[in-house]
Amino acid sequence: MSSHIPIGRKVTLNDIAAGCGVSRATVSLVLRGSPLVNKLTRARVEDELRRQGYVYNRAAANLRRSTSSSIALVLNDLANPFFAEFAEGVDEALGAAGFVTLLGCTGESAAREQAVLGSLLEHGPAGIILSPAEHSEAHQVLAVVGRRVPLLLFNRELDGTLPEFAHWDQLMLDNQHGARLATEHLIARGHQRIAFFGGHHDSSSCRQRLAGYLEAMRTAGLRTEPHWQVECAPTRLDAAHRTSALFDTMNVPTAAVCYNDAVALGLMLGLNQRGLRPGQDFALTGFDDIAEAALGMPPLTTLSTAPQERGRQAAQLVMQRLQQPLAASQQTIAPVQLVVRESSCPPPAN
Amino acid sequence: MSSHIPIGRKVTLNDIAAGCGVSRATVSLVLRGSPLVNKLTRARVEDELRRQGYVYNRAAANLRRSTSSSIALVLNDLANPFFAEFAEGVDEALGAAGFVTLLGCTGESAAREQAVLGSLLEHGPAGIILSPAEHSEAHQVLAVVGRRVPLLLFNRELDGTLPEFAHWDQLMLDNQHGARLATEHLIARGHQRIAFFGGHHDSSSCRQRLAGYLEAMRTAGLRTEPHWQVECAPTRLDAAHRTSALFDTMNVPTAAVCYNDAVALGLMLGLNQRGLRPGQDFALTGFDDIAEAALGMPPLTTLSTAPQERGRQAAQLVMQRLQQPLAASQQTIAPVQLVVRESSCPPPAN
DNA sequence: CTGAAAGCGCTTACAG
DNA sequence: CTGAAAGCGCTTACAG
Repeated sequence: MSSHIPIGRKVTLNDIAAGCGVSRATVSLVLRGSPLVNKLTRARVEDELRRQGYVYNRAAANLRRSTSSSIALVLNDLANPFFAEFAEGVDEALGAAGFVTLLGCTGESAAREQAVLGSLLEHGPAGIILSPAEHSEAHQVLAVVGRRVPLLLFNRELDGTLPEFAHWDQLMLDNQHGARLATEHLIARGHQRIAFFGGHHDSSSCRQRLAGYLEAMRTAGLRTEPHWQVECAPTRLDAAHRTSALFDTMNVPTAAVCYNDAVALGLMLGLNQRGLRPGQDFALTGFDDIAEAALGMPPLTTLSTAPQERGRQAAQLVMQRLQQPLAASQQTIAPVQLVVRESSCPPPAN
Repeated sequence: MSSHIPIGRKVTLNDIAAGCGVSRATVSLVLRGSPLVNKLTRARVEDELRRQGYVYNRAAANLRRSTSSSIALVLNDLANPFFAEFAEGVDEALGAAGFVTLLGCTGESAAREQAVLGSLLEHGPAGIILSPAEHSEAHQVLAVVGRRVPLLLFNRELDGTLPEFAHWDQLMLDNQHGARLATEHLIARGHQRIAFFGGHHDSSSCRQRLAGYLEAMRTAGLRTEPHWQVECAPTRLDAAHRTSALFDTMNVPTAAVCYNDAVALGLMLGLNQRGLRPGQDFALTGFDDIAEAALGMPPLTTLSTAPQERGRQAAQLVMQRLQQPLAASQQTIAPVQLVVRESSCPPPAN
């Protein structure tokens, strides 16, 4: 077998065609599983493909066919388990459908988001899944993304969304409802002085959760104090630092609805540092149900958002949009579910 | 300004050229910043690019130039913060150098790893960063990846590595040294009965850490019991479940060197469930220094591997390899550093 | 059932 | 300083 495997460059359809005496076109048909080609020809070509170690050049095919086989995934922060699990779900569903994930991280910077989107777009993704950085503005995103490639907004809205952007699909969590459930749960346990802890109020998800909390308090006829609304970055560390804001005044709360699990876990740490036992001396709830929530000490009552499942869902939604580019834009609100664990104890009997 | 912005398809170099009365070649030169083109021509072209909202088609350029601007990143499990932080570091460094990250997750399955590598390769990455799934075999990986595209092995070795694969670069952690440091630290604190907890002994990183533990014990003249070596999946949950294996026999240990932080945090949970206070009744150490380690209760003594920094380093190493495809393969061992926190208490005075 | 030819969007010598 | 032409690796009507 005098082999003619080109070395120093990739093997192409030409090499295969030459290798078994057919035309490029025939090899292409074999690759694409066309029924037109003769069984024996097919077998000969397939042998040759294996023998030369041919690897399909999908970029070339995409260029010719004006198609794309990638989807861009743009996230703030993979170090946040919520996004990491989401990304895993996206990649899983995209991979199963033959798409590849183009990853980009923005680190919560709208400027980096612009740069990342611009760079990913040059690679011609069929669609984009974007979880916007804080302060990311609709017109900026539109300016760089344009209207050609479909975008799915996940988790947060953009600043200054205008009606003309209605063609962007959205996958959001039912933030307000979730926070209301958590608050109602604490109220049912007997708490009256309940704080809303963490997050920045200029993020839409935070505002929605805050609204759910306020709604539940109002409905139950409970007052809320301004100093019970403590803002902080949505990270464990900052939450731990800000814990004192809850206790440095009169009228100390007995419980807190936290913006998310990261913040709740940070608050637990802050409580411990003050000699308070979370789940015994102070009740709290999270949001997201990241893997650590169930394993906290104590386990954290929270709202399950099933981030990995949301990732799969997001992938389905963009792929669906590719089929129907002109259909009306879709706003999906993913349900959330209260998961009661030990952290949401009754108030201490003082 | 009678604009001729093509609608329904992307705008190409042709559109720009036609739009301002120059040739495609000139537009291309402008895009690539060539000094050859006249200032006024350049300005006219740049205006037109903006006006029509041109976006560069990097895939077409790559095809023509036989170059690539993507790197594949193949990981087990983004839900593990160690890998998530690593991925963030990789994407950051690649992005800064103008590469895009092609993501693929294997879920610790060698079969999925094959499929993922195959699919990513069709997109023509310039290089691959692979953290192998358990039981991933060298010859399998070679079969799908071939010798054309450079591969960087991160974190784990492949099964059955042969000398001919020596051309694959490696970035490993100093596992043995790290585990030895942790063990010596516990010994210095006064422990004599020390367990090695978690991980699967058929993963190279686990074997290396185990070796470091055994070395330190032997050097200190301490015995080790077989039942002090407890295997479990490298997850929090499984570690919590396996905790009892440490206590269900005679000669119970007073401390454990854990395979990694996830396992250590799981063990803390298991200890709590048995009424033992980690960091007071039982000492333990982790490995990785993921973000949660410092925020555990108690904070976890561990080995800092700086996963995000490792990610940047991995990106640098592949990009370096692209410059020098023929240079001898490089084995990089990243240093690890003991970070002492409260979890590694002295043994309880009984 | 198979081949010759055109073209996807770009780059790059080569003339002029 | 600018343009005409060839070609990267593939696909797809169109003939035969």
